[in-house]
Amino acid sequence: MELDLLPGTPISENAIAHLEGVSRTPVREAILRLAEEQLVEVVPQSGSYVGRIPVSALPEAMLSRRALEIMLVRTATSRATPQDWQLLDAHLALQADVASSEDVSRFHHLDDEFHELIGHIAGLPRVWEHVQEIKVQMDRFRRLTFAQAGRMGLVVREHSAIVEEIKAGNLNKAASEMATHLTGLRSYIAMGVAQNPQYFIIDIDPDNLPDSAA
Amino acid sequence: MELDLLPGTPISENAIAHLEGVSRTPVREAILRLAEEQLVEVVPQSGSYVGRIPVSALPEAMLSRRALEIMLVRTATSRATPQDWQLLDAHLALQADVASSEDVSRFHHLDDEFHELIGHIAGLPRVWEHVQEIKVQMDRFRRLTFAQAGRMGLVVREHSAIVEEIKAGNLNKAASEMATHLTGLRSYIAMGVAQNPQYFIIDIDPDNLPDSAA
DNA sequence: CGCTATTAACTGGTATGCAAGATAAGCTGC
DNA sequence: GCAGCTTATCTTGCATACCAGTTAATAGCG
Repeated sequence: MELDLLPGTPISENAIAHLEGVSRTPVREAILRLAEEQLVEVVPQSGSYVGRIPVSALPEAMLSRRALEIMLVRTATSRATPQDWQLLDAHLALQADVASSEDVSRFHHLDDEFHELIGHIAGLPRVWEHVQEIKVQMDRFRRLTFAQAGRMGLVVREHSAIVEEIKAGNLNKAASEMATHLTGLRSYIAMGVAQNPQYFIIDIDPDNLPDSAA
Repeated sequence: MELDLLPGTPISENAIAHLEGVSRTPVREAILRLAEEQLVEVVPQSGSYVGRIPVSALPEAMLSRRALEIMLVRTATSRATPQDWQLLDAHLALQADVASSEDVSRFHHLDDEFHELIGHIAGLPRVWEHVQEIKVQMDRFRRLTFAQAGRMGLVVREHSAIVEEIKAGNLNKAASEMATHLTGLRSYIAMGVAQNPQYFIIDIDPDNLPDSAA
């Protein structure tokens, strides 16, 4: 998930088993779980490899995530109590702190946590769990091709705008701020794939990606 | 998934292995996959059981599904060609046919297929795959407690209304018809749980279910 | 008769060995 | 020097054996 291992890198059940001091069985079970999320590709009688990113998963994940998180932020807005506002503000402060420290990995974790908090406030924590599954390949793509300077500051500002609308109780504006926050990336896909085609499963035309009417 | 085995029924890896004439290993791998979707509960050193339905999954699945399918039907409406309209009409005719034959199981399959077709027309087939994962527990609940007479006819009429709006190219009306189609069930949860509490994991209060602001 | 302690028969978790197929290197024949 | 075949060594998939913990029935004791 964190792209420490590039897509296509061979994975050996035996090697991991020896490294961890266990047998192949639990290693194998773990790899099979990863294979279900397409994080690992298993080729029978040949080998297992760090999964390439299925291009078709990227636009679909973006659209699904946006639809779900808009629903979440609307619900959270209508349910949030002043205590929740406090939690959100405190989290924003933490985000700003880490953003200025330039710790990208830790910031990414906080970013997830912020969205999780909204799901929690909405009273729908399982929905965020699903969003996380959906966005795995998106996150891998981002790590692979996308290291925009000053991005963390922008994210914090967009999060702040969302929190403002939650506190104002304005469902529609909260939703549109979330939509703004979760739009983008799409235009980078074709470029990213063209630069490193070996890291992708090109199951759709990267120059003609599906779009939504939402 | 089809509730042939009621929640709580013990499952024996050994028994299945002998029945199928294979060893425990492949059986075990299958059970672990089912356990990830909470279709099986595995209790270490004790036993495995057909999964009880987590009550918290039901309202969240309904809301997620609705958000995603509204996005799908809007997209499908804006992309559908006259050939797609033909496919939809043909499918509706098939549905009407099976509905009159009272074959509930086959109709349920056709119902899924109709929604899958919309996802396909939208150019977002993976989203439907995710919806299917999300709605597993909802479907189990329906099979367990919900056998409303004349329901199939109603479903066909709602599907027809959706198709009409797709053909008319009216995104908003198509979306609201879909929303209507996917609303409900919520009010039956508390009753279903009260009648057969042993079939559920009561991880939230069934009399105070979360709602959305969508 | 009732309660407790013991034990025997399960369970899933793990380790290991073997089989079948894929792969790549090396050898043979030309 | 090169093409083609052979073979050695990988891989994953499956079968099997064993371990540790849970459970429930049973035997023994008060």
